[in-house]
Amino acid sequence: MEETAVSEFALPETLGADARPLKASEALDTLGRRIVAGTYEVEGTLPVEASLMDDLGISRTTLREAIRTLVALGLVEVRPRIGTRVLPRKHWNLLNRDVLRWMMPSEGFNVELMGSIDEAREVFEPAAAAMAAERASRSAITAIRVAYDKMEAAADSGDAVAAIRADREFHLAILASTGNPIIEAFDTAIDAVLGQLFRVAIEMHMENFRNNLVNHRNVLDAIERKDAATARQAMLDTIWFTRRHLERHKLTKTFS
Amino acid sequence: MEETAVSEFALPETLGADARPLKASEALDTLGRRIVAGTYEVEGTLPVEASLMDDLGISRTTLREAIRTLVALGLVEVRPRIGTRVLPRKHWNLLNRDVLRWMMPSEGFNVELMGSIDEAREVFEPAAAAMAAERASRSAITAIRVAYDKMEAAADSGDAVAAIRADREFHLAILASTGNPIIEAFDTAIDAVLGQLFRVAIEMHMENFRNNLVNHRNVLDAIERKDAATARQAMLDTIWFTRRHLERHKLTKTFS
DNA sequence: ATATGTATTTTGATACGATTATTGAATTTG
DNA sequence: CAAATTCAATAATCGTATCAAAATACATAT
Repeated sequence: MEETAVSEFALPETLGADARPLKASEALDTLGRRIVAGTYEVEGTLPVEASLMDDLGISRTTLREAIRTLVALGLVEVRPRIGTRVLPRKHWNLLNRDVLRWMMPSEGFNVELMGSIDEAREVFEPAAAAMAAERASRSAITAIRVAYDKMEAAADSGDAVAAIRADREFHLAILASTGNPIIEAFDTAIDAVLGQLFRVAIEMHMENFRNNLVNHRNVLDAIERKDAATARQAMLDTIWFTRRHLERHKLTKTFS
Repeated sequence: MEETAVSEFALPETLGADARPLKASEALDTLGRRIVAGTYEVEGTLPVEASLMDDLGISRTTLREAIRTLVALGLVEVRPRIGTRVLPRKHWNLLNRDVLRWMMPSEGFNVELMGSIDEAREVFEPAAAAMAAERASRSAITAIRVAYDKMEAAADSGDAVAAIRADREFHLAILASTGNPIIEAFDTAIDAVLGQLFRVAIEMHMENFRNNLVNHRNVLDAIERKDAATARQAMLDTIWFTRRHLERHKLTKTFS
């Protein structure tokens, strides 16, 4: 099964079930990765069904299910007599876990994409923190505090995996406290960023993680006393810190 | 073909091809609408395949393709021996056109959802305007100006359909000018809002549309002279105006 | 130019076997 | 005898193979 230590915490329990009954999700993964990699060029068409069936070693039903998924994710459009056409990037559903995963190279960063995600986080997360300060329920605030406590515990014990996991939980708890489902749709982007941290920056993350703790703490405090403006600014500081960290990392390694 | 006047501009040319020869997309629509309507309760399971095949009058192949799409949209999770389980709202991909459409009642508004979308627009559209001011290409700026000119022309001619269409084009052109694909992914939210305007507020839209023109103009001007701060504020004014408009509308009609 | 035919491709249907995971009974074990 | 374990029956999805039908780009003919 080749379940290495790395893949074990790639995207921890993002969903209730790992949802792995799909044997042919491999086919989906293959096609998705080929598309984002440009193996089938944009505006061009995929091979015909029969050809793909042979290539992937699957039946037509299985293939068509995979393609239906690609359609739902906005990667392709399929029309009779034309075939399956790769849509321009503009239509891709970038807030989908799978699409985001396909776009991240197995080694190194997708620098451009990560930069876009960080920039988007600077837009959404401070606003989310402000919303949370204004109207988070008591239980929602508790969830944030619990996540923060886990961050502190991880900082003390030096457990990098637990640290990133708690970090993710903290940011997702704030998103969930906004009560705005559109804003919450952003959780995928956070998963993508922290999933990358899992892969490439574990060792160097701890020092930055400890230094960034106080910013997270300021967010939590501001939300607890319902101070929206401070929560917004503290979250901005938090993300700026992470961004500087990633940029420093970019200087020390080469990326594809 | 039964292309009534209403459906003609429901979501105008959202994609290159209307691409709706799909007979079984009806089944998808039916299932999707049932799920968001709560016909199948959250955490509960859908009827078994054989039952749904009979119910919808489709074959298993077609049904499974529809369900595969629902999985991709985060509405359901399907596991062997268990069945197809409806996932909690949190997992639904609300930035997908179909999901958003299913959540809008055929009459009236989904007030809560529209409010969330408006709030989200207040977050990302001013930021998008600022990004556009900072780094929009010349051709991108031209696209924005073209859209604005269409808005003025529509205001002069009094063509409400053209007005909303140009309005949509204006906002989408700004999103596209950010160069940030994550931000661009929120174009669906804009479509959702303006799609609703098409349905319920055409007649009263023109006066507000004319009054809001100057705000759009301010956004365009600021982007053209690369004044990010002003562009951000002008866009905020623009959205505030629309929001006030919708809230006033809510007071005059009842919604489900 | 317009209309029509045709080949190609996707679309839809059906039957059958394989896989997966729950359930509960049978068996073993303490 | 009670509790835990093993194991088989079962019910659902998963996957394959093959068929007929519909849609449409393209070439051809009128």
